[in-house]
Amino acid sequence: MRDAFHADPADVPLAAAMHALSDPLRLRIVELLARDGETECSVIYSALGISKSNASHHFRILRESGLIWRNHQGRQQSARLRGDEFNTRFPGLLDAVLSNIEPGPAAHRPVQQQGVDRIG
Amino acid sequence: MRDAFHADPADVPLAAAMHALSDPLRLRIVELLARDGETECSVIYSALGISKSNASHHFRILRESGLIWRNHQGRQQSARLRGDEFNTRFPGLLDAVLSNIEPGPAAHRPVQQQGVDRIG
DNA sequence: CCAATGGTTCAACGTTTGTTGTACCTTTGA
DNA sequence: TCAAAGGTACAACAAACGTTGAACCATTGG
Repeated sequence: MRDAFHADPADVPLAAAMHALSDPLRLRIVELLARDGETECSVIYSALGISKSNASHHFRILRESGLIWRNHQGRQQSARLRGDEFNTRFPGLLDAVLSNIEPGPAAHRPVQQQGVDRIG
Repeated sequence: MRDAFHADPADVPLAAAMHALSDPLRLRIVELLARDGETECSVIYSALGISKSNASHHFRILRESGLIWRNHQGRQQSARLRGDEFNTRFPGLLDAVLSNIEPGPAAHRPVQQQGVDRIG
């Protein structure tokens, strides 16, 4: 599998970052990653009940806005929020968004706390 | 002129607010209003070099996301940021966005400071 | 080698978006 | 009363978006 393109958050315009965070599905992905940390992609799209190709599409947008990083071990892939880097580029933005996401249905793991600092 | 629809910020979903703030032109409008306070619409669209109908379109999106308020005195209209109300609905979001807008060309008035508290 | 698994890529689609121009409405000023 | 000014509403269009399904690629396990 070829290495996917990951944008450097430093190169991302604010409007592009806002757009990446303006879709309900992508907000849920970001919320999930913020809560659970690095997560397998299959877990995410089965938790959200969307097709693989649709998930792949949204993952790409999130990668291209510098919001997530994906690495693959074998045929499995996992995603994580690039909290620190995104926060360096847009101070306070991700925290503001995360703390304003209306909580989705039934967390799979106990909710601990919100915020970016925890994510690395 | 009929009264224009203004959304109650309390009714605006996060994704809609993010979308309203994901367009470069709308970001410049918000930036301008945050810097200069209440401003006549004609000033805004001539400052941005866009057509009246296009400006009207973007103003409507900003109204419908609870971001701006428009009032008309005579045949002139002016817009202002609904900073406090938007901030109540989405704490920290507008501040985070404003402090991350890359400064536009040549401010018409001296830049004082950024932030929402000042806007009322 | 073969089949199954986890994701990507592509074409296709319907919808939404941003932009322009024109017609229109309302208020002011002569 | 009439014309001009400030904005809105509408139709039109190209571009982008979200979604789906099918084909494809890479990796693992038998």
